Amino acid sequence: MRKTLVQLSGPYDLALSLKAAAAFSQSRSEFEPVLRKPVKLKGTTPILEVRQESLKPAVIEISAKQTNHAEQIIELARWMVLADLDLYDFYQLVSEDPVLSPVVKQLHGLKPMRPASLFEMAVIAVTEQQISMVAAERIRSRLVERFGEKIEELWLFPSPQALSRASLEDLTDCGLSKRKSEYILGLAHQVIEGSLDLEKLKEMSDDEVRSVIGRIRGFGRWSADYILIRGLGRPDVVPVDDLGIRTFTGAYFGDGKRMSAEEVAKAFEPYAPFRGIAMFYLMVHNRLGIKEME
DNA sequence: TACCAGGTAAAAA
DNA sequence: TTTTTACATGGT
Repeated sequence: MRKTLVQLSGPYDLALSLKAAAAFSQSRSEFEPVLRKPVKLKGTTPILEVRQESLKPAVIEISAKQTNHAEQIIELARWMVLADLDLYDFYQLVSEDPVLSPVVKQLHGLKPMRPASLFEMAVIAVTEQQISMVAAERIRSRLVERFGEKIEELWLFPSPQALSRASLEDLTDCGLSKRKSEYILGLAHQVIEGSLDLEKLKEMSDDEVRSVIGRIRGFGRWSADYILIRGLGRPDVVPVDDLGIRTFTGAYFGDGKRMSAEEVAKAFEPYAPFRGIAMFYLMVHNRLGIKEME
C-alpha cells in the first residue's frame, strides 16, 4: 500500500505515546518514534508502520509493505493509536485542576496505545494477574516465542488457534500457573469455537463488556476493567482494584499511602467522563518520574 | 530467605 | 455468606 496521511481530531504526540508505552516494558531496544507491528490479514502478515507527519495539526502517516489491504491497515492503525479520542475535551475539563493541569501540560498529546487485538489483551490481563508486570512480561515473551510467528525482527502475538493447540504442560512450561494456563486455554477455545466474539466488545457499553468478560473463567472485576481501559481504550474506566493504581493514586491525591479501591474511585470522580484518561496521565507521569517544572 | 508484585476460583469457615 | 488459601516468576 502507499503511504496514507490521516489527520486526527485533537492533539496527538506519537513519539511521546510510544515513549510512555516503552516505559512499562523491559525490552530495551533503541527507541524510535515509529509504531511497527506485524499484523495478520487474510493469510498475509504485513508490518504496519505509523509515523508522525506533523504535530500541529496532528497528522500521522500509515503504511505497510506487501499488502493490498490498505483499508484494514488504516483501520487497525487508527485503533492502536486511539485515533477516535479527542484529547481537547479532556484538556478543557482539567485545565483548572490543581493535580492534573500541570501533568497534562507536560504530557501534551499523550494517548494510550491499544494492543492490536483483544485476544492479545485478554492474555495480557491473565498473565498480569497477581504477579509483577516484569514477571508477566517474561512469561508472555516465552509464550510469544513458542506459539507466535516471527516476522522480520518482530513477533506476531500467538493466535487463539495456536494457543488452543497448546497442552496445559506447554503453557506451564512458559511459567504460567496451572490455573492461568487453564484460563488461557479456555479463552482460546471459546474464541475459536465462536462462543466468544471479542470483536463485539467494541460495540458494547462499558457495563455490557464487564458482563461478558466476567462470565469467562479467570476474568474478574480487575481484568474486565483492565481490558476496558487498556484494550478498548474506554476513557472513563479506572480499575480501582489495581495495586499499582491504588499506590500512585495515594501519592497524588492522598498522604502517600496506598489507597483502598473505594478511595481510588472517589479520587477520580471529578474527572468523569475522562476518569480513565486522567488515571493514565498520572500513571505515565508517575512512571516517567517527571519533575515539576518552574 | 522471605516478601511483595497492576487477582481469581475454589475450599473452608 | 464471608474469609482463607494456593498459585507462578522475578526483583529486592
